[in-house]
Amino acid sequence: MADQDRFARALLAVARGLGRIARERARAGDVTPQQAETLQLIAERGALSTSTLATLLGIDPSTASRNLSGLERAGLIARQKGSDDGRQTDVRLTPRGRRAAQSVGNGATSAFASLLDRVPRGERARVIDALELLVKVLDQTG
Amino acid sequence: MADQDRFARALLAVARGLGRIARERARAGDVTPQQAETLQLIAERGALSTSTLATLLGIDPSTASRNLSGLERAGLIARQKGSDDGRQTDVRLTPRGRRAAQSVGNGATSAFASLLDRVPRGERARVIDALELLVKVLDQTG
DNA sequence: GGAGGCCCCTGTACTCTACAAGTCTTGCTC
DNA sequence: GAGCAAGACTTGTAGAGTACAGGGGCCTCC
Repeated sequence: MADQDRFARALLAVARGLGRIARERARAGDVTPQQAETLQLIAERGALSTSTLATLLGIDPSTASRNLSGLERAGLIARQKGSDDGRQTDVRLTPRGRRAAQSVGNGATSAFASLLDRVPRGERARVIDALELLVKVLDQTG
Repeated sequence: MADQDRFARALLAVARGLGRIARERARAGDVTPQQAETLQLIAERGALSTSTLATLLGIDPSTASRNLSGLERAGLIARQKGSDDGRQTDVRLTPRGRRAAQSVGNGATSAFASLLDRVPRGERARVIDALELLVKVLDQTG
């Protein structure tokens, strides 16, 4: 099979598997998958504008706005009119939001740890390196 | 950073990037992401029951049933009462469904090909091997 | 100071999802 | 064979996430 086909099949299967795990975790946890995603992104990048967030997540700005409304209602983020540019909205985590992001991160780490355990010890470094390279490539495309 | 953390972060980022690409493709194409997913799974595995499909996708059987209803309405799959077990439903692709699955597969391959192009030539085999290993691990968990 | 453009939010409609409850089928027990 | 528990599927209901269209506020450049 050509490399392109193997690559595409593998990526589709990975997406499927990761989606499945995300749904399992969502059923168990207290925040929705998209909320978790958004929280973690803000935690990583610090303050963001709505449109920047939308771009990073690959969603429509209107969708990002609505998602943020939910997080704001839950008291996990705070929105404030941008200080330099009044059109923008600065999004920041509240203390509760920071704790939630932390908890989400820990949950993800432990959920994925059992996966890593199944990777033969000698292969782990290679798998992680490959994934990080893939992330870099994915970010370039976005 | 510990391997577990690197692994978790990378997987989350990969999931995010793949989700973004899936949404871009959905906006362009004629079938929804979940329909594409379902079609491809049936194309890979042949005839399936509703609950098997649900398990493979990691979704609730009721959700799988509803998704199949949409595909049936679109004339892409056919449902038939199971011959051995009357409780089950055998799901098969129609000729149109087979063509649609093919087209979805080609679309995915070409969408991902540009990603693979950005991976340095010498790394490609390693990345693909790592992904295939990851798929195996993900399937074990499910 | 006006015009056009950008950022954000809201209205609307659709997909995907899960949980609960109901129907039909099977298989087991008596 | 009758009854009954368990399984597979579907439908009722509710909620999250998504995109496109449109409107209001703010910035920039002329």
